[in-house]
Amino acid sequence: MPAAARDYEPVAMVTIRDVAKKSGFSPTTVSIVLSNAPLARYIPAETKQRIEKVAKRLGYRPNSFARALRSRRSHAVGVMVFDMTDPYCTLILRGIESSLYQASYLPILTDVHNERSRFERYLEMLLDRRVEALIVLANWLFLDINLLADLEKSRIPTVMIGRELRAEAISSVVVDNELGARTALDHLYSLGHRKIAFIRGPKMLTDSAPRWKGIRSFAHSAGLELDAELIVDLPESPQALSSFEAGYQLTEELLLRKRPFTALLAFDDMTAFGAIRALSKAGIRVPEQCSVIGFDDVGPAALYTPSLTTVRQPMEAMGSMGVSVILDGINRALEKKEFDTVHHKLAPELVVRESTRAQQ
Amino acid sequence: MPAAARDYEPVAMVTIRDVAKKSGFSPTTVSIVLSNAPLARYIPAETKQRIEKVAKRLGYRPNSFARALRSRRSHAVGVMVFDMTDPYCTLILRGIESSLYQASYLPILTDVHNERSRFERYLEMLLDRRVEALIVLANWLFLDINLLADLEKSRIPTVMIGRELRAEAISSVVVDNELGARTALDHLYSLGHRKIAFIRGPKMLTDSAPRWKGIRSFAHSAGLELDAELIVDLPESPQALSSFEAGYQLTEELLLRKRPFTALLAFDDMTAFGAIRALSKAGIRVPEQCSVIGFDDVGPAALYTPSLTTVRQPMEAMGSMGVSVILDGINRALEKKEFDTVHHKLAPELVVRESTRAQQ
DNA sequence: TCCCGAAGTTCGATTTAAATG
DNA sequence: GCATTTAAATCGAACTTCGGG
Repeated sequence: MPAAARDYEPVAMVTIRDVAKKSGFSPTTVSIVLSNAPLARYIPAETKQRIEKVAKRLGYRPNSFARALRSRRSHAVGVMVFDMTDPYCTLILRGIESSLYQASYLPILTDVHNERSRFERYLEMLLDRRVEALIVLANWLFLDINLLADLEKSRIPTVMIGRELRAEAISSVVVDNELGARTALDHLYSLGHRKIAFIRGPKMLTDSAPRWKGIRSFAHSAGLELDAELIVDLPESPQALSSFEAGYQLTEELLLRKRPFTALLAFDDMTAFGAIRALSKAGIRVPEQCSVIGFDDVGPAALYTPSLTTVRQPMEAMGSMGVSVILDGINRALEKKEFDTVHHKLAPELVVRESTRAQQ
Repeated sequence: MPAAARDYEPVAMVTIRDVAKKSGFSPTTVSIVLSNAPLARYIPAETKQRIEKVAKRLGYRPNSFARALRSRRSHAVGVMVFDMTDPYCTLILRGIESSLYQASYLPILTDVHNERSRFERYLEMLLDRRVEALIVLANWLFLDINLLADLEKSRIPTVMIGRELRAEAISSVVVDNELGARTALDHLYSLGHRKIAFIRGPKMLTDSAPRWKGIRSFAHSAGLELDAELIVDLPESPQALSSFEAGYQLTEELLLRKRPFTALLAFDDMTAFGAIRALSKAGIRVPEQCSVIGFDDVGPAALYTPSLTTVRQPMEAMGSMGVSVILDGINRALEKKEFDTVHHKLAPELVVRESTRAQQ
């Protein structure tokens, strides 16, 4: 082989055999020591130290493929996001990442772009890589029964974050939507608002129903009347219109109805941003003339002018919770036990900022 | 249902040997056919078809570990982000993801949280996984010489996105900062603004100097005088203050100086958001009384009220370019050629929205 | 039976060298 | 020599089994 070609060959990888040779022990012993296998109990400290010293000196790094091939463990989990650009994802992703990091797992992140074909291809790629579990971060997507079936077929621990899923054989982590919506309305009500407009979520989103339920239950208990003229719905097809634009248009529509309102409760922060813009366009100042409250507490909410009062989803915690669910699943599976699906519902938190104010 | 059950008969993994047995050929032949190796030339179409049919029927999926172990290729690339929550990352990540997807590579995403220890640990983990290349997305971090040295030591194709890096032995993809800043000032100037305030970037960021250079060069060519009283700098330590908060405080400081200005050019969008809030607090309406322009065009810029005029970095394109750089590097390395470092500078684009307006 | 260490097999695919007609 | 196919070696670590003290 010519010298030039040989030159690139990066510092020939040092294997367990090299360590064995240099230390005078067999590959077996080296393996047992370095991977701290159960049998390592029997090996005297001096042997261990000698082997470890040699390993370090040679810069030995175990080959993860060989290890994975033999042990059937990848120490990787697949993370599927339906749309990276949705700010709803970022903090959840951070929560996932932090927890995986602590557990020494590596995330393989895939962005489905809301396309079925990508979903299928990525799922296949992830399973081919033998990810040990799947974390799916659903935000806007219309969750087709077929997608769920595909996920179930994977036969590995799977958790969905951000979408209620009681019935399915897949674990889930969601915020308590009903409580959150209740809290939001409670906030507006306590500030003295009585004429309140609502932008509801689309029916196809499983979050929509519980949020509306929370609103009705609070209204009922507080004796607040909900005016049908002040209630509008986000469109069913997320593709057609972002919730920002939809919020904008629906608010314009509300204004056209000439039914006065002093506060607006939006389905989520994006919708709220759209609403604020429409109000502002119409010369209505927020919060002086109209309070606006969102849901989620995405990153931009704090940066907005006025900063957005909203119901925070504990996104980092939801990400961490998702990880702990699949970690449990992995451990169960290792012990040959069935891993059963669990459903967690985390409490939201009201974040009062500048976009809401007392009604005189 | 019997039909459905047949769909995934494999509980035990089906290997190349199973396919060989069922098809009546040897594992060697099967491997050659299914991986479409050079030798496949000699294999008659009929044999190929038979093998492929059997493989499909059995649901054969090659074991990626075995393949990677033998071929020494992981088909994965490491992506390091210094702070996921920075909205600057999202679109770049999407660009990276899209391009990797097309090339059938999988990204392993790691979030360094601006911590050195995480950087080091993650770098080690990625190299242990034998990622074939590294894409580093630097945003705010103080790019220590040691980090760069660590990256160079990796000996695999590496590209840094978002940070100028001419001197180093690492490829880079950046926006043309000088041109961008020039364009921003040109915009304000064309609108009739003459008393313009500037919030500059910290010196430690390599972007700061070229941006300021662009501003000075435009000012010089247009005969615009820069008033030192209207120039402030973001703090050097990013940890202490987010650029949003810093933008807020620095704008308050500018206002205290009582030196009138009709426009403000912020170092980036986050700074601009902070500035708008400070102006708004002070009762100064944007853009009626003061125009504000940012830099980057992060996601929230379009959602803001008023929507933010800004200089867009072509972030998806930068991500894609980064991928194409490392893909080239990988191919060079496969051919045992040296891969040399390249430096790309992409053109920014002015995005005129509502936060700027002509000065009467 | 306990302790210490090693030989040999296995994981599943790729690849080299060689065997057929 | 040619087209076609394959046995056997290999990648690097982990595990099973075994032997001697």
